[in-house]
Amino acid sequence: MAVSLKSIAEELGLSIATVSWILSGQGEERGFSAATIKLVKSYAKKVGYRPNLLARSLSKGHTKTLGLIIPSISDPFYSQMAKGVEEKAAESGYVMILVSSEGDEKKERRLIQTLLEQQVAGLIIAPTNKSDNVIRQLLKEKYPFVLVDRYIPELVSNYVIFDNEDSSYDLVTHLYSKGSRKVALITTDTHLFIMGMRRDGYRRAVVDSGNVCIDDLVVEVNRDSYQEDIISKLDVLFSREPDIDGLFFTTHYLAEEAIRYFITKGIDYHNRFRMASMHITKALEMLAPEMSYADIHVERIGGMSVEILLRNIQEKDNFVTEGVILSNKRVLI
Amino acid sequence: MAVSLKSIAEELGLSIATVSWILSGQGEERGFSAATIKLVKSYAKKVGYRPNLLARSLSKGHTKTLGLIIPSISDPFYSQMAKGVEEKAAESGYVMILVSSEGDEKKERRLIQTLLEQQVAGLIIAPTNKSDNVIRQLLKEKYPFVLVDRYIPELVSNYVIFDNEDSSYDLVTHLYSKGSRKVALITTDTHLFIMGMRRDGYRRAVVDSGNVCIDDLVVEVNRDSYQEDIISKLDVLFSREPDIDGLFFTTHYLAEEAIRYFITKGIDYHNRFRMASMHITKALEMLAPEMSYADIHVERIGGMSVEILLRNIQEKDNFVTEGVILSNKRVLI
DNA sequence: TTGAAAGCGCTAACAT
DNA sequence: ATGTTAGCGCTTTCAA
Repeated sequence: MAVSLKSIAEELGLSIATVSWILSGQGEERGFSAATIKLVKSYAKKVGYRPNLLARSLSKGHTKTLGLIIPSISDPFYSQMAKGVEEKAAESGYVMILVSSEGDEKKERRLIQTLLEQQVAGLIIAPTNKSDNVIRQLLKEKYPFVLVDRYIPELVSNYVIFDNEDSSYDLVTHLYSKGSRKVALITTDTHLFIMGMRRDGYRRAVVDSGNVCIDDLVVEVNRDSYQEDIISKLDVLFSREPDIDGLFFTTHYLAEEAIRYFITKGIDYHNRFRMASMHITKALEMLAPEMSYADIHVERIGGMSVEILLRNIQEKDNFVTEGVILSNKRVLI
Repeated sequence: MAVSLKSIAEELGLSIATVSWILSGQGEERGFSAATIKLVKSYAKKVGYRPNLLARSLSKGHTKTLGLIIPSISDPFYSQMAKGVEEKAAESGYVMILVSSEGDEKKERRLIQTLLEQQVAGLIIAPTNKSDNVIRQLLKEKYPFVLVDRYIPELVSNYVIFDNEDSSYDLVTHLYSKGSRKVALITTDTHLFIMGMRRDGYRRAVVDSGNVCIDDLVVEVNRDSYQEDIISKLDVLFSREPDIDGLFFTTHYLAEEAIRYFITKGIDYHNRFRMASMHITKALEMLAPEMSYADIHVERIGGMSVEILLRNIQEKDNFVTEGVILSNKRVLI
């Protein structure tokens, strides 16, 4: 059997309680003799005592673990977020359990269940489009959690999102101010909520720049087959509106595929368009250094959500629900 | 108070044991009446019973959690690995605790400690260059773990790595067979073990192709400042050996930076060199479709390590130590 | 300055 | 067909 408080106590002829107190740093506080403290501590070290956190948590009624649920672990966006969470959690001695929902509502539901069974102290969730019911449930149980990258308008819960609408507005406005007259929007049908905000920003910018919104200038690419779909969609777009001189991509992979399209078709995109994108990648930096973008600092969103969550956990019952909107850095070129 | 076996037992006027057995699916097996089983199950469902895994684990003496230690969560290489681990773990009802060592030996040591305190059933470690002692310790304690992407020659432990040497050999051989006469090696100083294997593959290929290895053809870029360092190093390389007609990059980001260099300097790399790289990225695919590469399927390494680990955990004491070398797909263009 | 003992929620050997 | 009970390793109240 491994070394435990009990085994140490027996060896040393002390009580378990004594050993427990001393090893959890309450030695002096409780007035144990310097000798005993020394003895216990050094013995524990010698035999390599390692507290059993399961037992501690069971006894104390709470763990030092956080659950993070994201749609996909390998997606750079979410893995950066996970990094932010892990780092901030570690700072406070928490450990992160990471699970992937694959954007599947059923799976998400099961995962939340599992994490609750694991007795995580709180949950951070990057929700799918259909998470509302699970969230409602959590809220009803008063379980501490925070939503990231999305919130649910009808529900009062913690959330951290980016200023999608404003970022988009600024980027598109920038394209017009640099001389563009006809800016198209290339977006996609997933992550409806976020994409909706970005589209709103685009629309507002178009109008504020003295133009009218034309449906023909909006391309909605099907996410599941975006690599093929974007090709036909762009074909249609450019044949219908050949004088487009500006492009706004609501997300990085659309911009990448568009560039791939231009290269394939031999289109001189550097000179034909002014372009802007939410989020940037290495590929884009190299292929289109003239592209303006919003620099989404994904790690921050993770760190911030941990801060809020831990605050909630601390406050226990009477916590304040927080909603924060993180501002992206604009890189206007 | 939350609903527990006890609260259910009291409500139903049964014993805790009865409820425990039935809810853990041993109802019929132990011969409880269909009526009681029905009763307990439906009542548990109604009140939303959720087993406390802490208590279960404490009682059973083992958890259903795995610990994964990687140098960096946001690095696509490791996040893909994490994905492989999480998926495979989930299949067996395990949950993954993910921590980041930042390539820091001290931190790695602390993290392992923490994970052991959390009573993880086993550990998967992507080691830093100086992890040997910690590993030795684990081995001595007979704690189940597997090393990924690296192994320690003197130690008998589980590990999963790629066929770095062979992949490199094939890639470089391919460059020669397509007509290159002078192939340079662009590598870096981190991850010494892996990079060493890749370099060995390069050397063997050079020799087997009837050439001699020249030190001047080997560029070692400093990892911490690789974006700047590679520039001066390449300057030197090309001024000293202007007739280089082949390039082998031991990792993707070096290839990317080299391309950036070529673009900046206006060098027509498409026609001047034959190139090959271990690992590919979207940026490379688009910027240099003519590049040959080894398609490192990182997820597999994660999944495989979980399989081995779970086997070890099952076998308890008399497990077999496994070392597996995963073969990369070569894409020779 | 130290110890005894109850309890956290669950499992499982041993009854009946 | 169901119950009793000890125990997992720790915390913490109450005593001494």
